[in-house]
Amino acid sequence: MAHPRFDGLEPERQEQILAAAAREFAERGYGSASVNRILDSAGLSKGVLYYYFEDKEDLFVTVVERAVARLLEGMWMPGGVEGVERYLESLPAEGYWAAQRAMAREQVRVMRSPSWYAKLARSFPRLREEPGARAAMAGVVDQGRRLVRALVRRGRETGVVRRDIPEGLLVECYLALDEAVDRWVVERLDAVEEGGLEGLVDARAELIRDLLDVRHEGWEK
Amino acid sequence: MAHPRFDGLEPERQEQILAAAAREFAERGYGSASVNRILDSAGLSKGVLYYYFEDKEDLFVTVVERAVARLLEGMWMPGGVEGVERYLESLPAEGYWAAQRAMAREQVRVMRSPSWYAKLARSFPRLREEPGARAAMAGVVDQGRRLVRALVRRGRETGVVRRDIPEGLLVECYLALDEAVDRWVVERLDAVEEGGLEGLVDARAELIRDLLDVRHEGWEK
Amino acid sequence: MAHPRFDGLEPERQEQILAAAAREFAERGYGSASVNRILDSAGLSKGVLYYYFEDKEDLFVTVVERAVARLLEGMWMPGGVEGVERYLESLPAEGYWAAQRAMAREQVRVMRSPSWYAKLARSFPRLREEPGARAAMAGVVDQGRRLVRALVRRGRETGVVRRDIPEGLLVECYLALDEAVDRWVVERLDAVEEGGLEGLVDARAELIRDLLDVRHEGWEK
Amino acid sequence: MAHPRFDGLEPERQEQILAAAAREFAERGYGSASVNRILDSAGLSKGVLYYYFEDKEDLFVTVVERAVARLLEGMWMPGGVEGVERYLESLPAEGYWAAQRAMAREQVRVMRSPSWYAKLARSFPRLREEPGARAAMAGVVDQGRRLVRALVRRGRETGVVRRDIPEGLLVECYLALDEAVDRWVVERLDAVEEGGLEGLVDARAELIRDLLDVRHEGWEK
DNA sequence: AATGAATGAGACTTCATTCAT
DNA sequence: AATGAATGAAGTCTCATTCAT
Repeated sequence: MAHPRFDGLEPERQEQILAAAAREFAERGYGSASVNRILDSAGLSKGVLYYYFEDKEDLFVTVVERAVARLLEGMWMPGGVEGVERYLESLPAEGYWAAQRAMAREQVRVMRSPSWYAKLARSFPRLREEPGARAAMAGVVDQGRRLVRALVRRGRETGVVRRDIPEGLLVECYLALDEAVDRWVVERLDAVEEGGLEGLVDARAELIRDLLDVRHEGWEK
Repeated sequence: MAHPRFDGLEPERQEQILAAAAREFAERGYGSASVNRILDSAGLSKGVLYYYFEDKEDLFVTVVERAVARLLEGMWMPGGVEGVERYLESLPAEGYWAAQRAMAREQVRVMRSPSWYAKLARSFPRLREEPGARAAMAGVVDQGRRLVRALVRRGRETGVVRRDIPEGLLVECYLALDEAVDRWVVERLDAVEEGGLEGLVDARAELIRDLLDVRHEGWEK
Repeated sequence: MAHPRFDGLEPERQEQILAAAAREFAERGYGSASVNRILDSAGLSKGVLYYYFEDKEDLFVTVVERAVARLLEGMWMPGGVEGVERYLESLPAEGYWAAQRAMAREQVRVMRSPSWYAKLARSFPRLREEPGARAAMAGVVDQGRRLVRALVRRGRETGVVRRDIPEGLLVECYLALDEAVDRWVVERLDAVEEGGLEGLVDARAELIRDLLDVRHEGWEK
Repeated sequence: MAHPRFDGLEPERQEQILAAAAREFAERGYGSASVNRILDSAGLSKGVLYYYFEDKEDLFVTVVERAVARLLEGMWMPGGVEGVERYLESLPAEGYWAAQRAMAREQVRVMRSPSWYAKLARSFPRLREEPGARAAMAGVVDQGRRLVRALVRRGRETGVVRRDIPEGLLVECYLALDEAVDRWVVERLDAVEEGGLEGLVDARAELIRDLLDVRHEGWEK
């Protein structure tokens, strides 16, 4: 949302504000984040924020939106969500799981960065549930969900993904698993020897495949 | 924690306080919850709360602990976490997946209730991540983790659970999947026709099985 | 003041209350002392205090009065202030300074004790200045002042104390010096080797003598 | 300490705040002083104070520091404590007692003023003993002590001050006597006829001399 | 265009005291 | 005779936001 003025600001200044806000929101969540602390830590004057943003929520929305944009750029998906969606919709069966593995690697690579947007993104799951921030997060969450839904749908079209579970549920499970492995990996980033990381990342892709694979339908329960 | 006095209170009064606090914490999280609002909505005077509890955190810890206890009681597991753990450790191979299905049904049945503790429990995932509440939630989270770990370990001992993924990671995936399906189910509780719920619940048990099953090891990737 | 009931209480119980109150008042002063903390630390119920005392101030007055009584008893002056006053009024010239030295020793001996009343007494100078406690302390302060005034007056009658300074001022100086040396001595109590203490105590008597002595009148300024 | 912003404030506003705070602290001590009351009596809004000061203690420290500075300025000692100290260290023997008398006059003259800082200064002895304020007062108390120590030491170097009493003890006695006479004088300020005051002030200098004078060493005890 | 002083509601917590039992 | 649950005013401090400059 952010007042148009904000884009006219010097890029460094913008970055300063976005980074300070992202750090605070990531650490404390939306409700407990303090506008004052953001301003202090960014060395900004009290009024500047309300000159560029409507209010606390507007600042939050802006920071989240820009974080998402940065993440997609970082993953070489400058076409935005729409571009990625189009790509997914034409994924062939034979490359399906390999493509997923590649995407997982990209995602982990970007999320590992010490940038403010990666840090904020790691807090998305928490922020998504916060009352004051839910409205603001809805858009972001839906974007992610849309991508995964496209992925699952395409997998079913090409016959590599199971059909015995409702699509919506499969999507949620995908997201949950994604996030759980992510967190597990992130917590072990430092303890992992060089090269070991790739193994972990692939484990994630495998687990998701093990959940989605059509072959489950042949299992007797 | 809670001052012993609190237990001497009339049960209705206790319930009143716990329910009011649980509602506030569930809706706003820990940091943004207002002690004043809890007081108001429970019809209490400004000071009493501090007569029964050390401070806001103590109230929070108490509410969470009691919620967990109620949930276990509701699932006919009055032996507490230890009792459940012992039960899991002697689960035979042939009944393994059936037992899981039974437990999943119990869990969903309890979580569906409109009680304050069910409502609070549905917020556990969010609360677990909040800075101010993390310490207080650690115990609860660990309890859940311990149970799942026991379950996974027993499955491996009896040869029904895969060994190609680290135990810890498998545990986290279990918890994540559990929660995701839970949320999905809860959001559709009202829209589901009589009897359809059981199908959903079983879907959850199946998904978890589809993640853990040892047969994955035979799959070529 | 204290309600008559208080004296009917078991001595141990009385002591418990007095000691707890004295400790709190000594440490925090009157205004910042907390009735709640006193009750907690004495393990007493909330109501008991207001059953035996009118209010916080009444408790304070009582504790102070009893402390003074204990101190005088401790100095073998069971006749109370009146007894001591009578003794002072008949002090002969030749024994005047020796008597002072003896009294100083007594005083330090008693003030050194770890009892609640000694500890409280060491806080008298501070308490005396506190707005809320001033009225309550007036009596105590006046008692001390009366004794010193009697001492100074007797010294003048017998010709051993200077007359070039107003009596009132001399009394205040006496009290101030007394207290200063006391404090200085108390702070060094632990660091002083066995026997060294007496030297310090005598220094006090000497300093006071050096202030009061009539021989100053012969000094050219 | 005080936030730099405070110094940018209009002098009248600064004065208003300092005076209101000083009055409250002087009357009630540190612990019992109410920030709200200060705010009210200075006509300030609830939040401003925390815009200029870190917290209650910071306000207290600031008020005390500024009071000391004003006092020294009032005594024509704009060089601060260091300036005075240097002056004392070179005091010649023949002018020693006369200098003391002059200083005593200055001090009484300043302390008599109805200004907020004089009023606060008269409460220093009490504030110094208060638990919550002790840390904040330490600096001030030490400044005074340093000056007196320099004075005593110089007196000994030049042979006009007694050596039979430990320096530290002599310093404490000096301070105590100083304060006692001060208080005595202040209480009689109104009752004293024009011109009589000087006599009292000189009495103070004399008493201190009578305590410190080297001639005591010749007295038989 | 941009500041930063100022606001006042509301945060958590402690207080001395009362009163039904 | 004695309790301890309950009160509500007041404590210090932080909040998001406004507005004159």
